[in-house]
Amino acid sequence: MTARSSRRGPYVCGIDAALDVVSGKWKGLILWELDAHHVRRFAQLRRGLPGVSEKMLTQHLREMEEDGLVHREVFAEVPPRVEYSLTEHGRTLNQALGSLGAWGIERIDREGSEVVATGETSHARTR
Amino acid sequence: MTARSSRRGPYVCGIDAALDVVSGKWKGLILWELDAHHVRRFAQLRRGLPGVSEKMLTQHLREMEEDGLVHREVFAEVPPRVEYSLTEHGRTLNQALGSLGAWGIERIDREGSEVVATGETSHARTR
DNA sequence: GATCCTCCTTACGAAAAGGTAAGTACCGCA
DNA sequence: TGCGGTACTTACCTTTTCGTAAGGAGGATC
Repeated sequence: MTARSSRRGPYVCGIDAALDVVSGKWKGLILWELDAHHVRRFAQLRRGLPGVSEKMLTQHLREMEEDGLVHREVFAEVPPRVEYSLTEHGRTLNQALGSLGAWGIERIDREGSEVVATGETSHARTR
Repeated sequence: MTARSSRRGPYVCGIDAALDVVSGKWKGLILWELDAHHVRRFAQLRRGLPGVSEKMLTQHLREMEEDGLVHREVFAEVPPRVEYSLTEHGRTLNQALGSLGAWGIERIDREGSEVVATGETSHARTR
């Protein structure tokens, strides 16, 4: 049983509610990866998020599933196979994050912050 | 000297960079308040964010000033007067948060989460 | 002379978030 | 027989964030 106590509080406005769902060290990236690849398995996501631990990845995925952002499909095979993809809400959230991402890129350019290379995730940055 | 150690890390993408700047319990609301009122004094902001402590408010305001989102103007008077407003970057960030806010409102409607009444902040929710 | 007002700062502690490492269960491969 | 690959879970610890309470400077008010 993961914590999950303080979230879903009464929200003051929509931004509050949206930030609640995407705040978490890797959630933005998970959204990004799933949007880019449509369907990903656990180990693929893991490789796409350099530095994430298995614990954090499962924890975030579970929370995002609870929040109705990702769809989790388990195949009863051996070895086990689990596929993750975005739900409709996840996709619309990603669209809503589009302009925010553009702002962030401007911010990075503005102050010359480095961007870490991710190896696999070297696809188009603008969207 | 506040902590401020882990932020501004190398970012993986724009969303990462933008979320870094708005994550914090009250930052979204501060942006909202300053956008709605243009100029606010410390105590006014405090009243507009029910439940915030003075410590958190100053801490967040300082971080947002460092991040170039808010402008802080001190008037050499007694009793002291300090006015906060959004910078150009703060305003564009707020615009970028617009679609995210709309998504959040849909989410609130979808699952019937309550919205806490703020008293003063009862102006138009759509923008 | 005590208290209120402003906008903070500091110290302390609790809670939440995140990291590390190990264990689980089943199978294929060598 | 032992190792690797799948997708996790669990326990434990550190780091970060947030909350509470107190103090402070300097003038105005009672």
